[in-house]
Amino acid sequence: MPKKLARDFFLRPTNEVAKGLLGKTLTTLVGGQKTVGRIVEVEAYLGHGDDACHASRGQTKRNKVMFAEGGHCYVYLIYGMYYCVNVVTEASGYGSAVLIRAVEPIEGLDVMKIRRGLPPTITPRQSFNLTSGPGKLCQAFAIDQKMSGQQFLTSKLIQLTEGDRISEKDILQGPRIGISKATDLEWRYFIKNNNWVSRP
DNA sequence: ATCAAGATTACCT
DNA sequence: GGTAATCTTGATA
Repeated sequence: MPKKLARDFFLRPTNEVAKGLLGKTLTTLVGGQKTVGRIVEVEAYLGHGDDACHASRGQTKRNKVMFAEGGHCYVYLIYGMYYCVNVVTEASGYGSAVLIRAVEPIEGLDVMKIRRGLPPTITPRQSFNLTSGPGKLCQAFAIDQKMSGQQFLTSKLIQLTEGDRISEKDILQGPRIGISKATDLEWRYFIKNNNWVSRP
């Protein structure tokens, strides 16, 4: 059994947690179906001094969970149709989190295909399309609002466990995707040459 | 009460 | 490369 990430892992500077999450294992258990993946792309969002962060202009009903202690799960709906999943970081009150942008599917690919509306016949190469984006992976892993506010340390539905050690030289960095503010900050981290990264 | 924007994706040319 | 789909949220009146 893989070991769960400890509380202290999350109570660190957000960019450190973001890099640290690369290679770690994400698991969901929904409707008796288990899905497992390896995190290959993330973005850091800071509660202060980061205009692209949901929490940068203070606490609201939506972003409330971002102000909880590190280790909580923050899920929100974007464009009225896709969910995005975040890992809250640092001590209570920071309003910071890491967006999980892509994972490499490990277990439960048949369920993922059904949830994503892809035929069971797709090649391993085409399985790129299962989880290569924040909205896609939430669909494949059945992540939605019911998981928002849960703690990764205690949740039955969604868990973060140890995974592969990623060497510093295999981590690339660049500007975050899909935002219009604070585009100069290079807080997107991803694993070099990985097929499931949403964009190179 | 109204309104514009949004941490996206799929499908079109 | 462009754009429609789809709806909640947060800001403004």
